[in-house]
Amino acid sequence: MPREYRMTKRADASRETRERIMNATMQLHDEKGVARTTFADIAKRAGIGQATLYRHFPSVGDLVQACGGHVWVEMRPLTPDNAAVAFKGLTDPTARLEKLVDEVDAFFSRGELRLHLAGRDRELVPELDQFLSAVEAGISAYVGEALAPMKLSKQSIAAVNAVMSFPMWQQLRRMKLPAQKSRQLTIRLISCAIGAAQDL
Amino acid sequence: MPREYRMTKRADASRETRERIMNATMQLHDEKGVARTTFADIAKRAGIGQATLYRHFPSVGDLVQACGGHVWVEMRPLTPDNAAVAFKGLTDPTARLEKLVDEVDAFFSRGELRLHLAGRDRELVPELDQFLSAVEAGISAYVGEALAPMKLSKQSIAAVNAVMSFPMWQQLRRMKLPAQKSRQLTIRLISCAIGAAQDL
DNA sequence: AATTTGACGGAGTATCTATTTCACGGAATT
DNA sequence: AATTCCGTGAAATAGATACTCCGTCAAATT
Repeated sequence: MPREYRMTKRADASRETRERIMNATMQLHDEKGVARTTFADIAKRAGIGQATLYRHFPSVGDLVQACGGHVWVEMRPLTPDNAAVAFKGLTDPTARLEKLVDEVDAFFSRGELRLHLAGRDRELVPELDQFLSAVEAGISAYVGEALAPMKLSKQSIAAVNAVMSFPMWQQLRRMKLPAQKSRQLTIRLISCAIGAAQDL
Repeated sequence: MPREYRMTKRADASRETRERIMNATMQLHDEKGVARTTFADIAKRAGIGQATLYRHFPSVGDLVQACGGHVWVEMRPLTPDNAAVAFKGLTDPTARLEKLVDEVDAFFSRGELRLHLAGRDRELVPELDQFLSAVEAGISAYVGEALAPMKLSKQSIAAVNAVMSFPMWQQLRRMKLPAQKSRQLTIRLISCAIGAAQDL
């Protein structure tokens, strides 16, 4: 008969190594990407044995998922449930567009490195793909919400989504425009995209 | 004193295994990406010993470079020296834009899989990066040539380059528009981009 | 025909990677 | 205090991967 075991003090220690693992993991993921980070790497960086690592996270997936939580918080992605409140009170279509661009740009800036690295390995690590799908869903929700009053065609919305995608953002960033000009360019590009896709 | 050795018949055999290696390599690169393809994989697929593989290609770089040549030919990328002739005789700016879109779209379609896979690993394999840089230089040359008569600002040209980038093409492709509509949308998007970036 | 050359591949070695085993020792419980 | 529990990490295992050595044999040369 197993004796009941509540574990108070030890839980703290365990939680602490768990956090050390996750810090080491995120550090390494940022340095060499997710797919190329090994268990041995992580254990060494965290200063623990590999068996300990396995006890806490039996598979890469578990690890990525756990880190995903942290990263999600740090990155503050746009979420569908925030979409509505973000645009509340903005009646002017242009103001909504500006708000959209600012929100998305701020988010991409926050997450630049990790979105880039995650994108590289999303086809190899299912959890990364989930993560990025969630991210994309959030952006899509913002786009939909921003454009809602305009009653646009499906195509127009899809076109705006394409322009507001992370790859496109990266591409525009390579132009190295000052923030204000970059903002303005993006806004114009979106306005254009709407019109361009409306009557196809 | 080394005896001189001209090698006629044997050269053929050697060249044939060399080609078998390159076929196997390109096959595997297409299946699992460049960075995740191993020497053992290639040797097994080519039906040869690993030592033979190393004799022909001492490093991954050599292999990638050699395959790059083949791929380059198969893909028929846009090259700076072809840019001028491609637009020769087209005086109407719109016609030039259409030509640009068609050429780039045809190229991206031809190279879709490999451009995608190469892009994933370009930071890990210097030769891939060179390859893609050359590809991008070609596209950029086409863009420059197409827009040359319009005397646009640097920014406008850069903006068009962003819209004509492979990542953006992939994004637009996800809309699954029929070819004609996709073409039209892209053309409009470019026209927009020009105006949008002109007076920043 | 005898001899030299060099491509070939089997069979290594060394390192890396994933995963498990196990004994230890401190914490939790009785 | 005695006993049970369980997190820990050193070390072992197994398989993958990079890279090399060397004997074989047909081709090339004399």
